[in-house]
Amino acid sequence: MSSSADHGETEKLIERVLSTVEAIPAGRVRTYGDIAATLGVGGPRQVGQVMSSYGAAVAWWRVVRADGQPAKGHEVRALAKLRDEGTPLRGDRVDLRQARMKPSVDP
DNA sequence: AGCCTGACAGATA
DNA sequence: GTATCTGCCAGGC
Repeated sequence: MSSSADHGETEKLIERVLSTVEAIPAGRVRTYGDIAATLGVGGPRQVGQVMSSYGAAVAWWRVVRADGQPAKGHEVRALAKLRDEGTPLRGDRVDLRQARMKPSVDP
């Protein structure tokens, strides 16, 4: 199944990304690349694209870049939330040493 | 059809 | 430690 006429593929990805973000517990974060790798689709940019359009429905502040810095244009807002949830921060960056959630094995 | 942009990542200087 | 370039993937013009 699924050959041409795939009109639900993108929507599926959106729900998958949002679901993964929702699975992140407070005080913990995941990077765009890790989420993309866990989903096994596209890349970190696709995750960011979904977040930019539908991320408002989930805890977008728990998704940060590989260097621990929150999304561009949302650093302040994200840091406020992360700090409020007790996320281990290191200046204006997240301490991925502790906050980074390990990828779940599922395949 | 081609070109640019983007809530990214990794490598190099 | 920061600054810059290239690479990857998809969408918009």
